[in-house]
Amino acid sequence: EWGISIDWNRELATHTPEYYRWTQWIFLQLFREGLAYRTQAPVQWCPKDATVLANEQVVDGRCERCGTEVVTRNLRQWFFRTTAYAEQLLADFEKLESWPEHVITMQDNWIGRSEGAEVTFRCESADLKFPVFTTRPDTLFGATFFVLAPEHPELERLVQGTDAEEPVREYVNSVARESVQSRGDEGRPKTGVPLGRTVTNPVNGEEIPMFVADYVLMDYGTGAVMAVPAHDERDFAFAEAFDLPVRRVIDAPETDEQPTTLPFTGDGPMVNSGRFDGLNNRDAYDQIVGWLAEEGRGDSSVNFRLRDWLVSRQRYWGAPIPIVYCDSCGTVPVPEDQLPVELPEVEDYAPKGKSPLEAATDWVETTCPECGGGARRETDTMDTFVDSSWYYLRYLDAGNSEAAWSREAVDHWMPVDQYIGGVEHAILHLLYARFFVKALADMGHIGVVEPFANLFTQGMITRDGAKMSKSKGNTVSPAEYVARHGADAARTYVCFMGPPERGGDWTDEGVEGVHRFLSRLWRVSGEVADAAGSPTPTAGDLGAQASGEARELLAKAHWAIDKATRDFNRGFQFNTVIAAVMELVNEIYRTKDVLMAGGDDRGLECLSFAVATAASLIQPFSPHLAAEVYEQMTGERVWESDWPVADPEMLRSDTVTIVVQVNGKVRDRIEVADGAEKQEILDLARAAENVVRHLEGMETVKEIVVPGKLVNLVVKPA
RNA sequence: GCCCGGAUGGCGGAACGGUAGACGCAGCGGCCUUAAAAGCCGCAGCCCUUCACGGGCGUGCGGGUUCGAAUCCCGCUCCGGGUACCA
Repeated sequence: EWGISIDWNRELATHTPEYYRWTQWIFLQLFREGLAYRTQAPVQWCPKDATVLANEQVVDGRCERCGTEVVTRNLRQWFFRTTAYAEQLLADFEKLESWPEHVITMQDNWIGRSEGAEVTFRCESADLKFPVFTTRPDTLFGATFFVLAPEHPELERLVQGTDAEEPVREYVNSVARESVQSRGDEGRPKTGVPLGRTVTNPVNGEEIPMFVADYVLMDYGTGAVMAVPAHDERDFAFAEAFDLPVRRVIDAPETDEQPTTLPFTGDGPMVNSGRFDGLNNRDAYDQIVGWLAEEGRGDSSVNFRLRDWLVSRQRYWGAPIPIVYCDSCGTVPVPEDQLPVELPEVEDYAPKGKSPLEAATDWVETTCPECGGGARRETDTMDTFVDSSWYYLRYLDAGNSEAAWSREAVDHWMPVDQYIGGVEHAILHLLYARFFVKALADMGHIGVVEPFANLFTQGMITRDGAKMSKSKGNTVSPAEYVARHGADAARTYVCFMGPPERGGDWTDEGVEGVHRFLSRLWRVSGEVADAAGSPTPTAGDLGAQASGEARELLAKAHWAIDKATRDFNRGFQFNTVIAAVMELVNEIYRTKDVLMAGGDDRGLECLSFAVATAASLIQPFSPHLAAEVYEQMTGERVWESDWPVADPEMLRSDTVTIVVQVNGKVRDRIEVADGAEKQEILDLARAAENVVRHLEGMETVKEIVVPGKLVNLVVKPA
């Protein structure tokens, strides 16, 4: 009774073993390819949910699910190597047929590709090399100090047994206690501690002092930066705070009249840079990189902001990671024929800082598939975004118990022609799904590299201007409206609210208005059916025979067909389609009494045709009503009938209204025969009553005639 | 800060260089009715003038291009979204 068609043969639920068996299978494929790996790393931890999170699930330093501020922890976790596909994820945007530009932009920014160079600085006293990534190798001569992230692995070795050991340890600890959010505050004062060591600047042999500071992040680049205070905001702020030298190496361009203040991040001629002095910094960039490469001290390099996807979760719900740890064999994948690794029963599902699965000791303790000795299962589960990263592939072959999908089904159906969802998935689900498809394609399991050819991001339906939520008590239940006004009215209203990408605010009056419109159609259908006696399919060439009101109504019906057809082909702007049908129904009401009373049976046929047309056009939104009305009019089933086609003859009319402007202002309207000569139109235009008034005492400078549309007379005082 | 969007009546929105405000909601008036509901018909951007005809102003602000701009260009304002010590 909702008018929704669903193929229940393809039903799936990602939490069932029948489904997650294949999620685990995919994990094993990724593991085999080195695309799933386990490592110790600083990760984002939500204290409330007591689990780690992926980068994409941290929003403004807070947990995407519960809003709690996340903290950093150093843990051994499983990752998917999304960064292996960074370049391809960017390159394949061009393979997409139609994705909203802003979604592509968001992914583009998230992946964050930057070109630059990797340059190695040496610390002679500790015999260590420190590569840095920089987008500004042209400023190398301006490096006056060197900074490591507090999490940098070599930090300990650098300060051990030195005077700096104690202050550095204290600093690192204090940074570790800070929330990810407060550390990210850009305006906060720069802090750090000197290491009492120096590194050698490879371009000029200069010894520059080393620091540890929290403005350097371990998870971008190499966790170390060369600091060029004259040409970088952050380095400048640090240099000011610690009274470090600032050396300008790029002058203001000659065209700049005002002397630039430091830090200066623009382009200009090089200074204080040895043999590169005088060159434009853009040219120097290439030369310096080339020179470093020759000397073996650096090379051009590309860096991404994108991080690998942390998929371990310390939650109960999720597919268990199909791995066992054996003392003698190490990390062992569960053999595919032993899948699924089913979730064990546990009493306590609550988050507790470690996986709830650990409580199921019988399940944890297992035997190693390789040596048969004692082993322990991995107790973390996978992020549920893993499940949703491939469900569209499972839909193709949902009942398959032999494989995740058959290659045949994938080749037949993929990619998804039209994918619809909210923008909130722009860099979560949509990025993960793209990664999955690329990885699976490279392994030969599927033949497409992009999952979704066309993407449409719909807006949100709000209530009283606010996002619906149970806590606010402003939710709208479709069932309630379906019960009150019917599924037809509820659906038609949603489509009539406005462009779907923008969303809209739900109002009861709006639904009632649409209900009123549908009732009007239904009522007139009954009237026409009574008048006609029996339903009759349209016969003969109505257009050639009808005249007067009947012909006008017929013309309106064909106009509506044309308008609806064009608008449907334009995308998802259903509101204008519905508006066109409303116009047609209004015209039916305007003419119906004359046409039914006239005794002219062509008139009644035209009326019947118009009503049937309205039913056809509204069918996508109101299938039930459309079916009833259409059958009353024609005796046929609307869902078996073809989409109506507008008769081009009926889209033309004998006369057209032409707007007459004088100096661009509308002054009158004239009726002229369709296809009238330009001179004839001009003569009529000049003769129009209100135009005459405005031409008085004027001489014509120019005459613009747009056939079928308007005339513009450009005049000036004579 | 940077990158995207957006701004049109009381409201949701139409109009993708050519009649601004289609269609609908809310509003007002009329008809029908003993009455109400429902329904039907009509009015409706703002201002001036009017019996009427008419006129001026109007698509966030300021410029520009054009015979003609909500629409194209330049410069802003405000709102929404994304992202951010990313080297």
